[in-house]
Amino acid sequence: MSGRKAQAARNDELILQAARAVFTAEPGAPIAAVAEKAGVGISALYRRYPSKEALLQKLCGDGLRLYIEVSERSLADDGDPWEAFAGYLRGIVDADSSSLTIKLAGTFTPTEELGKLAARASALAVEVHGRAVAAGVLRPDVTVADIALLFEQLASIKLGGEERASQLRHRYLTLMMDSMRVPPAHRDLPGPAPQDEELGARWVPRG
Amino acid sequence: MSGRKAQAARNDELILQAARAVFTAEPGAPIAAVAEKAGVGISALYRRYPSKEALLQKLCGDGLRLYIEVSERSLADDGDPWEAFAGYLRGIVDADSSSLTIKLAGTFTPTEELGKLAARASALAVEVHGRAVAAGVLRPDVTVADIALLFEQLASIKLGGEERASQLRHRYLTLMMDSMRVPPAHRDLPGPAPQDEELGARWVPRG
DNA sequence: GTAGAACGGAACCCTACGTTCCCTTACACT
DNA sequence: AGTGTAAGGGAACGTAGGGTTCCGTTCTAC
Repeated sequence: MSGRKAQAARNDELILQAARAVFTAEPGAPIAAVAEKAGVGISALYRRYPSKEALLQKLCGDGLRLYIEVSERSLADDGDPWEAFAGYLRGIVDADSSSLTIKLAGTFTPTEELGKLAARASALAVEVHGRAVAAGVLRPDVTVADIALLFEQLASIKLGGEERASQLRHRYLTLMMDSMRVPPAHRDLPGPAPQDEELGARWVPRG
Repeated sequence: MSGRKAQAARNDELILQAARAVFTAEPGAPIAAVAEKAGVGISALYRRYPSKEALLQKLCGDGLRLYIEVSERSLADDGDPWEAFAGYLRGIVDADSSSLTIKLAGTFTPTEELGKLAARASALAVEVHGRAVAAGVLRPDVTVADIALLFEQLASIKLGGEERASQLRHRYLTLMMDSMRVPPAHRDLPGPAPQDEELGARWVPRG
């Protein structure tokens, strides 16, 4: 495989990465922004996906599959119950799962396949949660649905670049874990707290 | 004061309330949505504010003044240090301060007056935070900026109606407080956890 | 009865964005 | 070399959304 074919295969990946980055940052972003970020023209997108909606469905499906994978990995973990649960939490946050599923899901008509994936993901979440509670490492008044909303809150953090945002998400995930874990305790928070300049940046109009 | 004048005065208030409700729920909402929610025509808006931007600046200023008021009330509280701090947190969450300031601030060019209000609000936040740390009721590795970001995360919760969203914000604020307070402990979470139907609703396209 | 403030809402205009189309490029095969 | 074809770039098109303006109407005050 060489030349043109190779470029096409490379673009497949470039476009998906760009789309993931752009739409997780801004679910309503124009499709031209994806093309620009990927460094390709509009037609390179339309050659692969018949419409914007199709691209979003692809991203959403990938996000769900990633979610499922992380959950299954946690369930397969036979070590310390809290670490298995914490790994799950960290994995979902890293996958930016909420951004890729719920945020996007509201912007297009759902597919049957997506429905099935979502059902499976949901069932796995219940199982992961149930295990943690049963093992006595997670306070029982925090439900599965609570965890889902916590993920959404973490996904709402948008500060600085992608890297910095991820760092901060883990900082606050750690903080939240301090309030969920049995027994209760304070652990060190990772990553530096936000600085004044970082917060001040939000007062200037976006653009 | 009667008749037309009375209606005008009533509309002043109606429009502000509607604008607050609409723009906190959706910072990019069209101005027509505000008019509709207020039950008035477009021209009733434009009689009072020369542009959408002017209305947003007004809302932002009001939000900052509310923030300042809540902060000052907390500083004036001479009772239990933790309760003073907790009252501050609950007050800011109730005021939906993040939605009215930071979310909106990114959508227009800031005023000098807004800058001064923001500076004052920021100084007060430092003071409230400093007091809590000095009193030994707040873990010291949680900074003022951390608190600001926690407010933003809580503001991102949008589920069901206004009422329900507020209830859930307090639920997760309580959870967060469990991880901030010295000494660490788990307290009862207020409000029912999200139900499956509530979460499922986000998979249908908005509209 | 009339002047004028306050309104409602249609009309206007412009921007943004999804999609299409046409032309160019580069590789494969003869 | 020459040509058919897949792949890409990006301008052009059509449309929808939304901020602003404008005109006709209503209601109050005098």
